[in-house]
Amino acid sequence: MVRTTCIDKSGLKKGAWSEEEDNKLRAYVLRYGHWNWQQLPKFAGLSRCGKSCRLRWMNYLRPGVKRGSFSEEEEELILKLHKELGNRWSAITARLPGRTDNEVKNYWHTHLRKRTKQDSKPKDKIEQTSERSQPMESDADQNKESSAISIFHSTTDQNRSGLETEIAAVPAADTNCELSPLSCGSKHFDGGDWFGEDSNSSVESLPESFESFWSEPFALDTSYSNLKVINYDWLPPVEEEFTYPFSSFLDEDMDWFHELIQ
DNA sequence: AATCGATGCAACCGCAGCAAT
DNA sequence: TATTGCTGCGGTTGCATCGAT
Repeated sequence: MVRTTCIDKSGLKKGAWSEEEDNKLRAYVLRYGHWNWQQLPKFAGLSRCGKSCRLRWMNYLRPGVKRGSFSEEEEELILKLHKELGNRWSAITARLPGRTDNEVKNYWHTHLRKRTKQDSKPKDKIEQTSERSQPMESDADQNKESSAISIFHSTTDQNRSGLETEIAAVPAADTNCELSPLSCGSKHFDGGDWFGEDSNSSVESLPESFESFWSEPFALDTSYSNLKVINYDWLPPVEEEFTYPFSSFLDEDMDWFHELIQ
């Protein structure tokens, strides 16, 4: 099911992630946040490109990511939102706490698209051929979808955000925005439910470190520590595994910092 | 038991948008 | 204003697994 691991021309690994790589990435991001995805793998000791690391983190390692099959409620919500938003998976995913855009997109293509096609056709015309053998959707489907997209894209950014707000008939949950003080810009944070049902959803309930979110750009990323799923026991000691990206600036008179990150 | 097509999903790729310079 | 670098998004691909024959 996964791509076999290989090494490309530039010496970077591609394909399936090993458990060791997962642990390295998880530990690094939890400790330092993702200050720069392009540089991160170098400091985290990973032979991966930044994009690959980002994707792995966003889709699998990020705390709060929900695995497993979709509930009926989730299915209905995806269908409803897809009808309204088209293939804007990130916008759809924002209303599905714990789900990733990749997961929703895959689920749509493998399960729900068939359903919408069946629903929109008379029963005697339900197609028997496989989806795979017909990669392109019918013109009608494509037109329907592209019109929804074009309406959305024809709006200005400001109007678009308003449109998104209006469309959001269910409580917003910005699951794309990881709770990282190093990376989560204000434009993403909406004060909603960050981690779905298992978390407290108010801003007040966020960990103490969140308050210094903006004033301490390089602060230790402890924001995930409010999650039960995180077990810090296996986190490697800082100096053993990682290079802190700004360590060159911190060589002298920075004992306070080294104490902080212990 | 072996083969082969269908399926599901993790991962990759290219592009657009945005911010910094 | 133009350029550059980074991030995020959506489309697509590759491959393991499943199920039918």
